[in-house]
Amino acid sequence: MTRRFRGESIHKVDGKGRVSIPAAFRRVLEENDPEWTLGLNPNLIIVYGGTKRKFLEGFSVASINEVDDRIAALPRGSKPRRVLERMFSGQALHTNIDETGRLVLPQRIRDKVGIVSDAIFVASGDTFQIWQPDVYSDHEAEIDLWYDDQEVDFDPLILLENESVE
Amino acid sequence: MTRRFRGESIHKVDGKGRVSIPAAFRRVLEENDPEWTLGLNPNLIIVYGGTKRKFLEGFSVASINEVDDRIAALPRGSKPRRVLERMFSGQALHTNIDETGRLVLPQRIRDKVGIVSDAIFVASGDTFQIWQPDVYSDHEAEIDLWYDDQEVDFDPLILLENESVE
DNA sequence: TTGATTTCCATGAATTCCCATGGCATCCCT
DNA sequence: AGGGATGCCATGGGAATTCATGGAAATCAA
Repeated sequence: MTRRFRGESIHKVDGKGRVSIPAAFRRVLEENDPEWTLGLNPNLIIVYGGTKRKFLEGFSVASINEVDDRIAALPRGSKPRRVLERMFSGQALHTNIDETGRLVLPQRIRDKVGIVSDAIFVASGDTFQIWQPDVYSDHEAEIDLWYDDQEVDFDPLILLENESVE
Repeated sequence: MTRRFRGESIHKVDGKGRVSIPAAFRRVLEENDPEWTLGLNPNLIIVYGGTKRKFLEGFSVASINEVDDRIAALPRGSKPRRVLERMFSGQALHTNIDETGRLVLPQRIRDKVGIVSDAIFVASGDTFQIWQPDVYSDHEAEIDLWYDDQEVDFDPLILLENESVE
């Protein structure tokens, strides 16, 4: 995996569902699309499934391939495999960035996560999330609350120490 | 691996059995039909066998070739081979998309899976399924139920972490 | 002939393409 | 340091296409 997404920013969503993708994210999508060459527009996959998820998840081609391969390795017909297949095949959209660096989010998908006129893009490793700003704030507040429960000098990196955190 | 099917959508089925194939699926079928060139209509194979299967399975030419090859590799006359040959040779329909992007599902096949006036197309890796909407909902209800048992911020990808989940 | 299957138009809605503008940040020249 | 000139970025608007569907005419098949 080459570069990862970093940062967060808000963008306008117009009536047709068009949104600019943060320029920095575009560079990552380009680098991770095997078919991309200068002048072309990179592909990306938007996963919108999960009844409880209130955000969309954006994958580069390389990232989604990795996920697909791992799903394919699960036993056919098993529950995990079915859950994942539905999520990453059925409830996903293969699309691409247009000339002006925008992505089009179909009405149905915007409705799913409540996006109307703005959307916030948040980096998350080799994936990024797209939220309706208010919903994201609420979500962040929850995380802050959790932080409040920690010691004053709590170092988040400690979470890397034991692999299985709850 | 070329491109996979992604997404799901509902389409009308008229009295003659005509249904539009999701535009995105058409692109994949075109790419995976070795005989296809711009201006032509891609071929596809509809597998309708399996008494218990409540859906039709659509294959691109490339995908069905791969299945055929694997079946051909099985010992002649063996049970698995006979079963598979029946399913993928006998109970399959080789057809193609028409000018307007539609596919015709013969009456007999529609009856088999209960399709009347609508059909939902669901991507599933390098194959896609066609269901009668209600039947599909029922089938999916099981997954949704399972979802309800998970944490609010449950990330399905965690299913890939430990290979043996039940 | 008669019902079924293909072809061939028709059309409104949705989606994509193309062009345009203002705002910044950067580079360069003097 | 000042002042463009340049170029990418974020957004808008409208034209041009593509989609999804319906219905009629033309072919078939038995």
